This record gives sequence, structure tokens and C-alpha cells, in this order.
Amino acid sequence: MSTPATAVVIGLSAVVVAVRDREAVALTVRTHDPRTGEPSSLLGLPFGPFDPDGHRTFELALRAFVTQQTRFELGYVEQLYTFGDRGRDAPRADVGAGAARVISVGYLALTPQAVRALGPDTVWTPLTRFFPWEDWRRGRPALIDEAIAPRLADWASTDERRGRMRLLFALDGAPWNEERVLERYELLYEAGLAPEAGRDRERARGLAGAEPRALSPALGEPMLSDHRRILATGLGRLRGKLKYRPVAFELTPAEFTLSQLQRTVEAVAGVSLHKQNFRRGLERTDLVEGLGRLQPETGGRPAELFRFRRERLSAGPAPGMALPLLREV
Amino acid sequence: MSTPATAVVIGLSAVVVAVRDREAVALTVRTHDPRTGEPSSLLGLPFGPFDPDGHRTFELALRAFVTQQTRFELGYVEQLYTFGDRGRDAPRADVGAGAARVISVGYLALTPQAVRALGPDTVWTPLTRFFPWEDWRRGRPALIDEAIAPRLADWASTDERRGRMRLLFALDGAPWNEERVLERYELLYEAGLAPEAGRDRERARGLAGAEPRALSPALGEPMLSDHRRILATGLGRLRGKLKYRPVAFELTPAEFTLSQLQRTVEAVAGVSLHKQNFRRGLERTDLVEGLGRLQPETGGRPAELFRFRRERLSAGPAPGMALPLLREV
DNA sequence: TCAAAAGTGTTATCCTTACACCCATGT
DNA sequence: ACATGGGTGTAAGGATAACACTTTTGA
Repeated sequence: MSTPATAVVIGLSAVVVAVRDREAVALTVRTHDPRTGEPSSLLGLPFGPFDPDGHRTFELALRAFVTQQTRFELGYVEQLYTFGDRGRDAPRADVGAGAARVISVGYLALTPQAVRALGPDTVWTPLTRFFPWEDWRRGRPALIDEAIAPRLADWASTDERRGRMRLLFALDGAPWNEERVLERYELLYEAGLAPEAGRDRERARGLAGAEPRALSPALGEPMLSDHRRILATGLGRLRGKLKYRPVAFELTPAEFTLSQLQRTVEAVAGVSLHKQNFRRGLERTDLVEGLGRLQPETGGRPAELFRFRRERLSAGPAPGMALPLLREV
Repeated sequence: MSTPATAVVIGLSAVVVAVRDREAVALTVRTHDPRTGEPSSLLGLPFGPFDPDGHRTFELALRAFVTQQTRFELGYVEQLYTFGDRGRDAPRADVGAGAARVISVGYLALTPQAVRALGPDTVWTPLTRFFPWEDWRRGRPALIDEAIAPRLADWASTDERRGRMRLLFALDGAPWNEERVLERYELLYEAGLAPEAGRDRERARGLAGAEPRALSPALGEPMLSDHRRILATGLGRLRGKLKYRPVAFELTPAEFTLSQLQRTVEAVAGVSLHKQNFRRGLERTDLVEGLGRLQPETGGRPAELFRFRRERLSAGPAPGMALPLLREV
């Protein structure tokens, strides 16, 4: 019998997104140190190993263990990306005879209801805690000019780096592109401004499983393993997809007002939209149907209730939302 | 020592696309039966196992073994999807002590030059051989109404199935959507019209490694393992990406005429485009620069040579091509 | 001189963006 | 009555889609 050198373990991670109040939140899990049993300070994504004997497909496996881990049933699910870089993965797990390399397959899941029975240690966490520079709804975040730009200054030693930095963080006049969440996170990681980078470096030097050192003040809360990277991938994908597929309706209840829908889209996209142009765009798509009933609880004039014409999904390739930006204040 | 039940093996597959003459072609490998050494009648994609000890990232691994297997160096590369369904994968490989489940990570690669030194058993194959219904440049393929529609007739026993069939294959008046390559292939697979489906079923019944039975006449040439599925994923992704990222230039030489560029886009998208509107769209993007020099070898009036302004990639999020359809003939 | 391919003008229509204004309810 | 959010009209500018036509070469 030959000795299999290093085994491969496939880890499945889920970015489960909902909108609560006016915030995009993700399902997160508080972890416990496997040695001491102490709760870790780091949050992680719902995560589980793929069992090549038991699981017929990745998606079924993912649904099963997210439900088991968080008592939460997934609705819309799509595969994001498979991460395999050495040094960015979870610490090598011990499996059977020896160490294993962990490959993570990330999934994006959407749900209209953030509030449901959750398992212990499962919490909804606002995405702004992990990516505070991604919310432009109340204008340009001060963090960018006050913390990010200055601390990137000495990393930005070449034209190429200065160019990327300018473009991704909308410095001196460059336009903000809300979709490039992953690239922004990766730039910060590369520049050493994500605590995960220091941790990964230390692990590479042999300090097994070191927790991230606090850089003061951290640019966004770090997560376990490569989960913040997967989360960034998910948010970026979702922001992009909003524009060309009707995924926003996976985040809203069955009946909603147009303002509610707009606020949901704004929470995810992290930008403010022009009310009337948003509505005109919606109308053009013919994705939505007025119900003739009103919702009185608005604080002002009652709003008409609408529903998503889900039947149109089977009737052709349905488009997404127009994102008519509101002029910067 | 615990007995690891079934091991996991990661396979990397590459969809390497180029345009030659006026046809989209993919790099394929002629395989030999591992038992008899006989050449198989089936083509496969360049494919190799991922080595968790040797390979730092998937992409590096992919580049390495494609070069080694085909003597071909990849340029543009992106990850497509990770396939893990049981029953659709390669037959369980024998690895070390026992059987292993094969997970395939598919990649898309683009190259401007189809003609280069290739390894033995490596050939460029036109995509229309695998997907003859995907080329609408000379109008609606007769195959659809003459072979596909009638042979789907008794599979289409429900409204849902009839609807999908109508939509995906543009039956009675539905518009053709060139991007949905994978869904079309999967529909044919589901309906049993892809020889791979019969093979997978037989394997499930225990007839190990059976080759696909000839259904007369086959709807597109089958491929090894799940490679036609990966190829369909790649072509669909590429057709979509053409429209919002400047990937067409990864398929053209450094200098090209606008007609050459248009023919390249047409070959990939499988549709004919309106010349002037295509050019106007290009002009708007500012992605291309006239060189003032002419190419005399056109068979008619000489055409101006252009180049892709690649520097614009670092200067912002560059758009793709407009695909102004030529009215159906 | 004619075929073949390159390259241009022009229009109706639709979509986007940007303005400013009115409506219905609760306090 | 007034604050709060819901909901509408209109017009300029740009993009698209559909016309048909001129130009320059090689055979």
C-alpha cells in the first residue's frame, strides 16, 4: 500500500446574506478554540467538510450542514469560487493518518428573513463590520481618507500600486465601483492592513494557528481562516448580479413596497439610488406587479404593496435592477 | 490509524479557446484506454490531478500541466466552476489504498494563436463538433427543428419541460439566447440525448467505464467524462463575458482589422453582427486605437490596422463589446 | 469593369439622467 | 398645519437599431 502523501479535504463555506432594518447582514458562527474550548474572538462563516461518501452534491451537503449548524434553511444558493492557495487556506487539518490540505468551495445564499430560529453561537452580523469602507449610502466614508489612504501610503511605492489604490478606493476623483469588493480586500491584505495577512505570515513561519495580532485600529473586523475573503467574494458577486438578474427579490418578503425594495437594494449595493429612476427601471422590466392593497405602516402616506412575478423567471432570461445613482451629496 | 473512507482527488480541466479561420476551437486531447493502450474514440480536455504537496495554487498547477501535456503556454486564465456531483464525475480513480472521488475544477483560458507547437495527441477541435446547435451565424441551424425538437418531443411531457425546451432552443418564436450553452447541454443530457447520459447511467448500474453507446445520429460529439459539460460552461461564460469585459482581445493578435475582430466575436458568440453598429459600439468604448497602417491582404479594399489599448485595463473597469445582432435572414 | 470587402451618413426610437412637484397619512 | 414618506411629469441627451450608400483594392 502506497502512502498517500497529503490528503485533500474539501471545505464548504456559505455566505448567507439577508437585509435587516437597512443593513446587509451575513450569517456568522462564533467558534471555540478546539484545544481549550474557549470561545474565539473571531467570527467565521458557516462551514463544514464535504463527505465524499455521504454527499451526492456539494449543494446538498451545504444545505444539510448549514441547517444542522445554524437551524436555518437555505433558499437561493449559488457557487461562488473555489479557493485553493496554500497559505491562505485554513490551517492544515488533521485527518486520519496525517495532515490534509483544505480547499474551500464558497457558496452564496440569499434569504428574505434575517430573523429565524438560529442555533447557539450563530449570529447575523452586519457586513459593514467586516468592510466598513463599503457603505457609501451616506456619502463617502471618512474612513477611506482618514485611515485607508494614509496607511496605504508607504505600500504604494510603484505607479502600478498607486493606480490600483486610486481606482479601487476612488481616490482623487476616481469613481467608486461598488462591485470590486474582493479586489479592495485583497489590496488591503497585500498591504498588510488586514490582520489575516499577519496571521498567515506567522503560520508560514511555523507559529501554528496564531490569532491575528491587533493592528490599531483594524481596517474591518477580521474573520477566521480565509472567511473574510470568501465573504468579500460573495458581496462582490451579489452586487454585480443585482444588476443583471432579479436576485433582489430573494432578499425581500413576498409582498413589499417599492421603497422597501429600493432600501434592500441600497443596503446590498452600498449606494443611494434615485427614487423615480429606480422605479422607472423596475417598471420597464415588468418583474413586479402592484397588488392594489396598501401598507399603512410607513410613517407617511401609505404605500402600495407589490409582489415579484416569479413566473417570469421561467418565461425567459429575466434582467436585474437599474442602479441609477443618486448624485453625491 | 483510522481508515480514511474514500479519498478526494481534485482534477483540473482547462477549456482553452482560440479562433482559427472563422471558427472557435478548443484544445483537446486524444486519450488512450488505460488498460489496453488503444486510442479512445473520445476527445477530452487537457486535464490533470492537483497535487496538494507540490502545487501552491490551482492556477499554477493548471498552467504547469497544460504546458507539459500539450506544449502550450496559457495566457488569460479564469476559474469557471467546481463540479462535484456524484455520477457525473470521472469514474472513481484508484489512488493509493482505495477508490477516490474526483472533483473537477474547470478553468477557462483564451489565446490569440491556435497554431503552435502541440504535443502528440493534442488537437484543436471546432466547438461546433460538440455543440452543432450553437452556431447561428448562417441562420437558425436546421438541426434544431429537424433533430432536436422532434427527439425531445416525448421527453417534453410537462408544461415546465416544454417551456424550458421552447426557451432554450428558441422554438416557436422564442428568441435565441446565445449565453445559455450549459443549460441547453444539460437539457439534452437530462432528456437522454447526450450519449454521456447513457454512459453515466450504465456506470451507476455497475458496468464500469462503459463507453457511450451510439445513439443515431448523436447530438454533438460526446467527450470523455464530464468534459463536455465543462466545455459548455466555458463557452457560456465566454459568451457572457464578451459583453462586459474586453476579453475578445485575448483572442486576437496584437494588430487586427475591425472586421477580423468582428469575425472573432461572431465565431465565439455564434451570431452575426451588424457591422456599423458593432463599430460604433467599439468606438464608444475607446478600447481600440487605429494605427494608420493598412492591411492589404483582404481580398477587397485594404483595411486599417488597430490595436487594443491594453493600458486602459489598469485605468478603470473596462467594458466589453456591444453585440448588435444582424436581423435574422 | 466587376466582385469583394472596407468604411460612412442618417434617422426614429428608446433609455437614462436630471430636474421639480403633488399626494395621503399621522401627530 | 406640517412633517414624513409615497408617488408622478417632463424634457435634454445619449445609445440602439435599422435603413442604404460610397470607397478602394485585386482579378
